[in-house]
Amino acid sequence: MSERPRTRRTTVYDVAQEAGVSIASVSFAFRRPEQLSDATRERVLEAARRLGYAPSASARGLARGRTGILGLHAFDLMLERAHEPEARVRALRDLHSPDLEGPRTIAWTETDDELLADPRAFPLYVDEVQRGFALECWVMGRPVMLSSGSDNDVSVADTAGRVDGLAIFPSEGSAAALSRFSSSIPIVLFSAAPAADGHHRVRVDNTGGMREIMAHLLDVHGVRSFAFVGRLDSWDGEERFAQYRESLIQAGLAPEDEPVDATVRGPDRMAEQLHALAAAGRMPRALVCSTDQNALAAMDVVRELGFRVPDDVIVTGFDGILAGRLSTPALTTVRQPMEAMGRAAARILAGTAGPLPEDGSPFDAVFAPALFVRASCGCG
Amino acid sequence: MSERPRTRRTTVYDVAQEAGVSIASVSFAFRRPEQLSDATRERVLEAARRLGYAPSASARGLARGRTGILGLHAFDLMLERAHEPEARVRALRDLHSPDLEGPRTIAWTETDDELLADPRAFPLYVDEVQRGFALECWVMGRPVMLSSGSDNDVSVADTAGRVDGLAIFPSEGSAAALSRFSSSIPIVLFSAAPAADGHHRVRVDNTGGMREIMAHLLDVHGVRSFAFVGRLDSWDGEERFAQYRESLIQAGLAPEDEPVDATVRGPDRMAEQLHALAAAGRMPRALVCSTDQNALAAMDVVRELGFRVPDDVIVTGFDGILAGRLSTPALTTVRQPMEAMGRAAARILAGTAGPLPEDGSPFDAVFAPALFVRASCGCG
DNA sequence: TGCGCTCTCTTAAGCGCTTAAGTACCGTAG
DNA sequence: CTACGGTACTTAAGCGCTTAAGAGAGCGCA
Repeated sequence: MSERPRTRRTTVYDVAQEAGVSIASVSFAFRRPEQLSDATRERVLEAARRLGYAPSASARGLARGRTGILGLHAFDLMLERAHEPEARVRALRDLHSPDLEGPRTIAWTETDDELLADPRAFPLYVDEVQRGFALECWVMGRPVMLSSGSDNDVSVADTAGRVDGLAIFPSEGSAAALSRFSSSIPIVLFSAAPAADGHHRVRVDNTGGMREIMAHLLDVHGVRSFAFVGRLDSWDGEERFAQYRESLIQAGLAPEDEPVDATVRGPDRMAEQLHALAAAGRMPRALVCSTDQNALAAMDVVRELGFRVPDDVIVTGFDGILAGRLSTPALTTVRQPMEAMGRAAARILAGTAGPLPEDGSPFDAVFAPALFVRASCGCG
Repeated sequence: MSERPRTRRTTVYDVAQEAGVSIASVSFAFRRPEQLSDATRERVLEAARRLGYAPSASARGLARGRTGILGLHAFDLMLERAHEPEARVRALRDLHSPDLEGPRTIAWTETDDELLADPRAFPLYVDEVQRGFALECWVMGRPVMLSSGSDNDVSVADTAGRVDGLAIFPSEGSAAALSRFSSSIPIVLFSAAPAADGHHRVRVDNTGGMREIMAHLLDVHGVRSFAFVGRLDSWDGEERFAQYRESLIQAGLAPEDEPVDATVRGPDRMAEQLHALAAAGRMPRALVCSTDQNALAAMDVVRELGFRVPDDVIVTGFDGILAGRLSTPALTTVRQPMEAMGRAAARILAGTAGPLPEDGSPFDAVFAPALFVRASCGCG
C-alpha cells in the first residue's frame, strides 16, 4: 500500500460528541437544516468541519435505500479498445511495470503522444454518449459511476447493486443477464433489440439513416455495385444491414446475404475478404460500412490494394465520430446525436424524462440521425 | 417519476431462504467461494440468479469500511464549460425543456451537431486526464465515480464520503476544504501548489515546458517582443507565467508584471486588452498563452484585429489538446501526457504506484511535457 | 471409544447512517 | 394553576451486508 496508517473515519458519533448533541442532530444539520435552531446547526457544522467529517455514503445509502448514483456500464470496453490499435496493449502494460516513486519526473516520449492523442482511438461513439450522460447527471447534481466488465452475471449484478439506475452498452449475450434487474432498478439499453424485459431503450433510427446514405449513393452517384462492411453482432449492425439490403432490393439490385466481416476483436477478416474481392476483380464501386471505425479501417485496406477513395471506391460510414471528420478524405456518414442520447438516458433513469407511455411500457427513445455528405463519396 | 412501482430489492435474506441456507452462506458464495461445498455454492448462486439478486454496495461498503470506488472530482466543471462557447448554455437548457415521451423519434438539427461535435469543447485537458483515470481503474477492475460540484465544504465532503480515494482538479479556494480529508482517504491533486496537507500531487513540469517554448521563440525565431495571455488563478498558470518572465529576464528582456487576462468565465477581458495593445501600436510579435484554449481564443481575436498568424503575430499554447492540432494554423504548444497523468493518479489512489518516499511524504509525480512545433509560430 | 482436527455451515454483532416516535421545555390560553 | 400546542432535540430501530467466533458432523488415529 502506498498509504500511511490513516486515522479512523470520522463518524456522526464523533461529531455529535464534539458538538454536544445526539447523532440525530448531526444528521439533521446536513439533511434537514430547518429542523434545528440556528445555533445548534452552526455548532454541528463547525464541529464537522473541524473534524473533517465526510458522511459515509454507504451508510446513507443503506439507510435510505438508494445510493443517489446513476451508472453507465460498458462490457469489456477495455479489451475492445485495447485490441484496436494493437499498440495500445503495449502502452497499458508499460504503464504498469515502472513503479512511480517519490517526487520524480516521469519522462514521456513522442511515440506515446502519437498513440495517446490518436482521434481514431478517442473520442469514439461511446465516449460522446458517455459525456452526454455525465453532463446531464452533473446538471442534476448527481455523481456518475462508470464501470466496465465482462458480461457474466456476477459482474452485472455487482454494478447494478451500486446504483439507482443503470445505462448500458449491451454486449451480445448480456440482454438476459440484464433483464433480471429491471424489476428493481430502471435500466436503459443503448441500441438494443426490442424486449419484453421492462428495460428502456435509447437508440438511433438506423433504418432512416441507412436509407439516406443509400439514396445518396444510388440517386446522386448512380452507384450500382455495393458491398456492406460490418458485423451482425449488435442490434445496430442488424438494422443497418437489413436496410442496406432493403434499399438495394428497392433499386432492383441483388444484395449479398452476408456482410464483409469487420470485427474489431480477434483476427481481422475484413482485409482478407477485401483482398479476395480485389483479386477476383469484383471490388464494388461503394463500400457501405456499418460504423465510422469500420469505414476508416476499410479505407486503409482499399488504399493498400491500390484503389483511390473516392475515385475508384466510395466508402461511407455511420456514427459521425470526430475521426471521420479528420480523415482524408473526410468520411461521408450519418451522425448520431450521441451527447443528446447520453443525456436522454440519464433523464430516463432519473425519472425526469416525462411521463411514461400510457400503456405502462418502457421508454423507447428513437433519435433521428443526420446525413453528412463529405469527400469519401466524391462530394464535398 | 418515470418508473412503475418496483419490487423490493432482493436481499441476502431472500436468497438465503430460497436456497435454504443462512445469510452468511449467501455472502460466502460470492466473496469466499472456496469456503462452501460445490453443491451449496451452486445452489446459492442459482437462487441468486433466479431472484435477480444484486448485492447492495451500500451494505457491503458499510460492513467492509470501504466502497471500492475511486473518484474524480472537478469543481464546477459544468459551469466552466457552459460558459465557454456561450451557445452551450442554450443547448443545455433546451434539452431540459422538451419532455421525452413514450416511443417517439427525437428530431435533431445540424445546428446541434456543429455545437456538440466541436473539438474546442471536447475533448479538453480534463477529458483526456479523466479518460486515463477511468481506463486505469477499469484495468484494476474498479468502477469510477465522476463528480462535479461547487467547492463548498458540504459538496466536497459528500464526494469524499463516497470513495476510497479521490483525485481532484482543484479550484482556487478548494485546497483548504480538501486537505481536511487527506487524513482519512488518499487525495491526489492535479497541478496544485506544494502543501503540507498530506495530499499527493500529479503535475506537469510547467517550468521545463515553458522554458522550451521560450527558447524556441527566442533562439529560432528571434522574437524580442512578447506578451503572456492567461490567468494566475491556478498553480499551472502561476508556474508558467513565472518561467515566462524568467526566460525573458535571462534573455535580457523586461517582462510585464501582469499577464493579459484570459478568463474563461465571466466577461472576457482578453479581447479588450488585445484591442488596446493594437490601438497603441504595441501588439507584440509573440503571444505566449497559458493554455491551448487561451491560445485558440487569442488567435481569433488577433485575426479579428487584422493581424495574420503567424506572419504578424506568433501564438503559442500549452497542453496539447486535440483542438490545437486541428486549428488553422495548427498550434505550437507543449503537450502534457494527460492520459498517463490520469493513470498515475488512479494508481496512487489504489496503492499500486509503488512504495512511498522514505521520508513519509506524499507522492509528487512530475511529468515531463514535450514541445510540438507547428504552424502557429511560423514553423511546420 | 474418545480425542482432536478439518470441513462446512450458522449465529450474531456490528458498520454509520436516517427517521419515526417520543420527550422535554416553553409560552399561551383557559 | 393546569392544559395544550409547538418547537427543539433525543431515543432507538432498522437498512443489508461482512466476518469473527462457534457449532456440528465426519474422519483418522491412538
